[in-house]
Order: sequence, then C-alpha cells, then structure tokens
Amino acid sequence: MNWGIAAKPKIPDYFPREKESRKVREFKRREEEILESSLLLFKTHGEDKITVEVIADSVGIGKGTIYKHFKSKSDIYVRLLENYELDLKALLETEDFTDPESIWRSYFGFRMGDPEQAILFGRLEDKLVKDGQYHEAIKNIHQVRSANMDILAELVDKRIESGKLEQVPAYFHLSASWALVHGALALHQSDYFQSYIEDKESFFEFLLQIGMRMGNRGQSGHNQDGRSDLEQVKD
Amino acid sequence: MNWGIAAKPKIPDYFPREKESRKVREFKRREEEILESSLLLFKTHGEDKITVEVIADSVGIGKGTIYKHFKSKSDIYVRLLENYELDLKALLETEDFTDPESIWRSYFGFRMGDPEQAILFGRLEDKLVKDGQYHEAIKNIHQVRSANMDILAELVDKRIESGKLEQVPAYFHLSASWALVHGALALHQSDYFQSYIEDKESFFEFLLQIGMRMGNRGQSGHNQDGRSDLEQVKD
Amino acid sequence: MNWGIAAKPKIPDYFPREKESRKVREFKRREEEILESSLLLFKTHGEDKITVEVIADSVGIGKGTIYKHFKSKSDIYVRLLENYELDLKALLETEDFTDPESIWRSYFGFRMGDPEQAILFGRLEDKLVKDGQYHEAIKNIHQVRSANMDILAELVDKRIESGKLEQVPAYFHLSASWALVHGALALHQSDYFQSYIEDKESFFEFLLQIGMRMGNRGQSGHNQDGRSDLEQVKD
Amino acid sequence: MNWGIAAKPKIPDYFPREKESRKVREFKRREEEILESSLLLFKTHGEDKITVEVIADSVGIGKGTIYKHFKSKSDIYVRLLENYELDLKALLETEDFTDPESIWRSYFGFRMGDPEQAILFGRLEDKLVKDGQYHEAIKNIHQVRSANMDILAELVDKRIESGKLEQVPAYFHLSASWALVHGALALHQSDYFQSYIEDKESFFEFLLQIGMRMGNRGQSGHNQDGRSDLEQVKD
DNA sequence: TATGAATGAGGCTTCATTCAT
DNA sequence: AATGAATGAAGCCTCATTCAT
Repeated sequence: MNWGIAAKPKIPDYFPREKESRKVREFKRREEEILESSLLLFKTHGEDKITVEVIADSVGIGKGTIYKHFKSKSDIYVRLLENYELDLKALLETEDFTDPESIWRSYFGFRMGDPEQAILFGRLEDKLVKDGQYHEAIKNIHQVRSANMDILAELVDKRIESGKLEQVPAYFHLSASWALVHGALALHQSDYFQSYIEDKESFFEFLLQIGMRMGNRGQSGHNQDGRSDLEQVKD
Repeated sequence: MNWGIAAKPKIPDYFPREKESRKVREFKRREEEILESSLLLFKTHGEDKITVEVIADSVGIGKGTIYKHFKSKSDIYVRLLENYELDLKALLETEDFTDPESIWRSYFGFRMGDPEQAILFGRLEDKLVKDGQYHEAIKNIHQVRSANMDILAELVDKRIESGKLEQVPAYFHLSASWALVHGALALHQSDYFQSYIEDKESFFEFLLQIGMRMGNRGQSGHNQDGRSDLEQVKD
Repeated sequence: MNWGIAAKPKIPDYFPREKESRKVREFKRREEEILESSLLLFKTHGEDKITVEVIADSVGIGKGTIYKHFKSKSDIYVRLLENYELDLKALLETEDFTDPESIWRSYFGFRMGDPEQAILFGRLEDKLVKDGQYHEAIKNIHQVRSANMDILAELVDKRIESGKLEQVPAYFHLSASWALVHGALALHQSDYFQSYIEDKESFFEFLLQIGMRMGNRGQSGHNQDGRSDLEQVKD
Repeated sequence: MNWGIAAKPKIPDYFPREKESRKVREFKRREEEILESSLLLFKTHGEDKITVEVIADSVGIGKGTIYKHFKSKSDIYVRLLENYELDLKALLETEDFTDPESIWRSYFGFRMGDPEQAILFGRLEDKLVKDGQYHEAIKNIHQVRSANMDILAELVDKRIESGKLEQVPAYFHLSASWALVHGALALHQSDYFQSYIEDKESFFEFLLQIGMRMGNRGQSGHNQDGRSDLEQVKD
C-alpha cells in the first residue's frame, strides 16, 4: 500500500556516522549469510524441504529477521538467481580478453564446477516463472544473462570469422554448448548415471572433447565447397 | 454320493464371473486414468501445485479412491516413472531390429517428443531419491532402464565395430547422447532460451546434426570419402 | 485455478441414497454449528480476538474442517451477514400483512433485540468493504437488504398516504429510524452510557416514544398551511 | 572560600537553558505529530491495518521513538480518546454561555463533522474496554466526558424548566441526541445507505429537524403559537 | 470398493515490542 | 533520546492422509 506518505528523511546526526555504517555493514553481511546458507541448504536438500525457519536457525537468527531482508521465501530465490548471474558477469569481465579460450573455459567451468547449483537455479527460475509474479525480477535477471551471452557471442563470432567454427549465428553455438553442459550436469546429478558410468573421469574427458569439437567447422573434415555442414545437411 | 467331501464352495450364479472380471478391468482402467491425468497435470502445472484432490476431480472420482490405488502421492510418481521406463522398453522391443537407426531415433524421439515430460521425470526421480524411502522402487526402475540401455549399447557396439564410432565404451556414446538430449530439453523448456534463440527451427536442426556427428570416429577429419557424417549415419 | 476439468459426475449408486443424504444433512448441520459458534464468539470477544482455531475448538472439530465449509475466515463473516439479512427477510415475509405495525415492530425488535449482534454486523460489513475482494458477496447482501427495505417502504408509504407521516420519500423515514435504532444500539453497548443512564428502562421507553413519533406528520402540531415541516424549515 | 560545601552543579554554558526547553518543545511537538498522523491513518485505513512502523514512517521518525512516547500501540488509542474528550471540553468551555444553542450545535457539530473519527473512537473505546487493562485510563476519559455532559445537561435543564423540553432527566435528552447523531454517523459511513439514500442533502436536513424536535415538549401538538419547533429552538 | 469429510502438522507471513548502539 | 534490526508468538491457510459409512 502506498500510504501517500513522503519517505522518511533519516538524518540521524546524533548518531556517529562510523557506527551507523558498521550497522549497515553488518546488516549486509547478515544478508549474505542468509543467502549463502539458503543456497547451501537448497542445493543439499531441495528448496521445498527447507523452511524459512530452518534457514533462520542455520544462520542463527530469528525467523522474522529473514523478512527484514526478503519480502518472501521466493524473494530469496530471486536474489540467489540474480547473484548467480551477477557473479557470472563479474567472472566474464575479469577474464583476460586477450585469451578468449580462458573466458570460454571459465564460463562453462563455472557451471560445471557446481552441478547441483546449476540444476537448482534451473529449477528456481522455472518455479518463479510459473508462479506468475516476479515478471520484473526475471526480466532483470535475463537482462544480465543476455549481457553475459553477448560477451561470449563476441568470442564465438571471432572464432567463426577465423574459420574455426561453422558459420551459423553465434547463439547457435552458445546454446548448443549450454545444452551439452546442462546435460552433463544432469548426468552428473543423476544417481542412475553415476552408477551407470563406470569410468567417470574418462567419460567427462570424452564429453569435454565433444563439447570442444562441437560446431567446429569442417569437423567432418574435408568439405571443399566451403559450405557449412548445416547447409550440406539440408541437401 | 460322496458324503465325505465338503461341497466345493459355489460361485453364486447371480454373480457371474464375467462381471467380476469386468470389475477388475474397470479398476485397472481407473488406475490408468489416474496416471494419465496426473501426468498431464504434473507436466502442465508442476507436481507441487497439483493436489491429490485435483487429480481425483480430474478423473471424476473421490479423493479416497486414489488411495485404493496408490499408497501415497509419491507412489504415483513411482508408477509414472516405472511406466515411462516400461514404455521405453516396449518401444525398443517392438522396433525392427534390422533397422538399428530407427531404434536410435525412436529412443531419442521418445524423449525429445515431450520435453516437459522428460524434465518432469528427471525432477520426480530426483525427489524420490532425496526422499529416502523408495529405494526398492527406484532400483526396479533402474533395472528396467539398464535393460533398455543394454539394447542401445548393442547397437552402439556394432557401430563401433564397424569403425563408425570412436572406440570408447558404448555407454560413453549413450551417456553423451543422453546429455545432449537432456540439454536440448532444458533449452526447449527455458523461457529465456525460447526468446534467445530466434530461429528455433534451424537451431534444433543444427543441434540434431551435432548429436548425430557427436562421437563419430574421425570427426577430426579423417573421413576420406568426403561425405558428411550425417550421410554416413544414414547408411 | 480452473484446471480445465469437467465437474465430477458424482454418481455414487453403490452408496445408499438415504445414507448419503444423512451425510449431507450432517455436513450442513456442522456448517450451522460453525456459524452459530462463530457468531456467539465474535459477539462476545470481538472477531479479531477469535482465531479460526478457537472456533474449531468451540465446535469440537479440527481447524482444517472449517476450511471445508468456508474459504477463509472472512468467508465466515460473509455468510453470517447473508444469514442475518436472510433471517430478516424471512421475518418480514412471515409477518401478517394485515397488521403493518407488527412488521415494523418486528424489524426494529430484531435489531434491538440483540444489540451486540447488530453492532458486530456493522463492523463486519465495514471490514469486508474495506478489504476490497468480496464485492460480489456484498452486492448480494445489499440486494436482499434492499428487498427488505422495499417491504418496509410499502408500509411507510401507506402511513404517509394516510397522513400519519410526513410527506417525504419513504426511505427518509426508514433511514431515520434505522439511525435511531443504530444509535440506541451503540448506547446500549457503550460502557459509558450504561453507567451514565441510570434508569435504563425508562430511558429506552422514552427513546421508543421518540422513534415512534419521529417523522410523524404534524408533530409540531398545527401547521395550517398544510406544508410539511421540512418545507417550513427551508423558508 | 567555602570548602565544606560542594559546588552547585553547574549548568554548562555551552548547553543553554533555552536549547533544552526547545528540545522539550520538540519532543512534545513530535508527540502531537504521532497522534495526528495515527488518527488520520486509523480513520482512513482502520487501526488494524496500520502498523506502528507505518505510523513512524508517516511522521518521519524511527519505530523505536514511538515507544519513547507511548508504552504500546493501545496507549496511542488511549491518548487519542483522551484528546478527543479534552478537545470537546475545550470547545464547550470556550463557547459563549450566553448562547446556549451554539454550545449545543458545537457539540453535535463536532461529532457529525467527522463521522469516520467518531466511529473510530467508538471502536477504539470498545477495544480498550474488551482488552481489560486500561481500566484507569478509561475511567479518566469517562470523567472528562461526564464533565462535558454536565455542561450540556445544565443547558437541557434550562430548556426543561422553560417548558420547552419534556420533563424527563436531562440525560434522557442528551443520550437520545447522542444516539441519533451516532446513528446518523453510521448512516453516513455505510456504503449501503450511501447508495440507498438518493437525496442525501434533503435527508440529512430531515434528520436534523428530527433531532431538534426530538424530545420537545408538546410534540403531540400543544404549541399554541403555531410556530414550528425549529423556530422555537432559534429563540 | 468408493467416498469425501475430517484431520492436524506444518508452512509462510505479520507485527508489536525490545534493546544494543 | 533516537534508531531500526531483531525477535518470536501467533495467525491464517494448505493438503496428504485417514476412516466411518
């Protein structure tokens, strides 16, 4: 409700600035703690099994305090999702641009490095979308993601120009890679495949090879007509 | 007259056997209906948003009746999972063994044909595993799946022997394929990628090609006949 | 949510009709019990102090059962309000139409007979209105009330025609009466006035006189010009 | 030098007395602000929907500060009620005693002038009474109110003595008036009556006349001068 | 067997009040 | 005195499951 009331001025001049800022810092720190703990708990037990009270207990605070930081449990999902995408962004912006390969590796390493987390976030996003509400939040998240994708797309474009990748829109390559990584994630997470795949190390190496070759131009070798594989396919 | 022997308990005439068996048939039919309806509802709205009551209503029966068929809501998950695997089994066993490719296509077509379903089952299996309980049920499901995998593995082995696929354990190829399909599924289901991928048709074509070439022997380019991998696949 | 599912047929032919109808009867009886108990508790302690759990306990049922009968706590308010208006309607329709006075007395007796209840309903209606939602329910309640008012208005009209009441729209008289009764109610309920008014019996007699004379034509006596008091006032 | 006597604690020069008193003044001003804002918010949204935090924000202070002024939220109710009665008292004491009518008009004008407020206070008083606790506070409020009533009663007594009003205890007349005003208030506030009463202006005029004639002596028609009661009142 | 009313544990959220700074 | 983060009791509501008919 908009009570038609002006925002409070909040000029606590009688309160030492340094102390105040410490309070603020601690407040933010607590928020981080909540998010960290939530993430860990969600990953391990599934977000449905984790109650707000459990989160509060795990951080060592009261249930009500959670609601000073987040409007609802779903709001925690949103923030987690945002942070994830933001971390990714930071990662991509940090990377040395003179070494495109490392960016690539970082990106997929980031996702593959914590399969449960990646899977969790897929699920959370799905939930948020289905929930209705959160349109805005999701739009923001997607914006950040798109920016990240653009950085990667530039890379892909360079490789396409250099003839190393098939001449299809960059997002074809990106999406395909994403899909393979996602699949690998699911594999990694699946109890069944964990027991089915005996020699995991070799297998993931195999998968990595596939990922790297995937979409390579001329991977079927000696197309002399310069047409992409895709075009050939359409013959 | 054989007085010493008790008269065989009569099956009362007014309760004809055929009627009894009809009852049984109807009972089974009802079970199917519950499963079908559940599946549809779970896919569309997510299993968490669907209450047992909604399922009952959708089938036109009472809530209690559900519990005559299934011990719990999770039991429905289990049966759904089992059926899925069993259907797959049936599919693989039906297929003409003289055309290995069609088996392959059937298997992945089965999964790609209904992305939401495949995703749902991934989620359900995960849930059951995390729940503890259901060890036994899951083991059974995995057994059927393994049998299915074996059928496919035979196929892969043949192709390896014929030099068409890289010489790694068959399950490498299978798992990699599964991963790519799963990733494609996730792509398909993701709101974000649905808007990110502009030319969906071409893209999925592209992905299909990748899937088919993936793990091909000589993909680094030793095909000497100059034909694309896809054409080889079609041999 | 509209699940897109046809309403259940519900043809329990295997279930004796009489038993079924007993169940239905008991269900309705329980609903009555909930309403009765709620009304009593709300009147005595105020609806805010009464929790759904307290209501359930007072009826001797579980908390959840309440929600089989009412969608929400506010839904109980609505039903209470509806019943009140409907009871009034029944009362007015029962009354002997040959004795208009008795109808009048019944109506106001109905309200004055249980001051706390009348006050409660004023509060509940106000709450419901402020809550937003419940537009529809309130509209229905108002419809019934209007019908009741119409019955009373007829009476008033007759008295106006017979020259007994001032010639103003019937609803003027009705509303004024309503106001006085409402005020009397508040008086009755107010701790302060309960102690302020020493001789309650005489006072309420006095008030009754006022109510009956109120709006009488020519109560100021001998207006010879035949103009209503109101017109005189506007001079 | 008087060593044996401790130096009188100095009022430090840098903390001038006037500043101190300004502080006190500001503190009191703040209290007024809290009360004003609370009243406005309570009237508009209902006291239950207004949290202490909202009040604090509306005044532009911290939530904790509210509790420097008031022991509890209910304490605000008490103070509001007290102020109301005190304002009334001030009003009555200010009025020119040579014009009794104006006192009368002021009193009821005060209540009718802000229906929502009058209704709110009725509700708040009821709440406090039901709450137990606050016996003392309520007793004080009632004392002030009684004093006010006494002033009005004197007036009424004069009119009774002059034969203008029926010879019943003064509080009969006062209470009856209060009741009618209260009823008018409720009418004014009720959504239903707002739509039911089409010609509001005329109606409230009508009600006013009733209020003025109400309890008049000779209302059964013994005025021999033929003037309306209203005109008499204006004498 | 079919039913659906009844259950109650348990989840989310609100908010008056406290208290360390 | 002023602040606002922290608290936790308490409220409303959901829903899988049970059970009497």
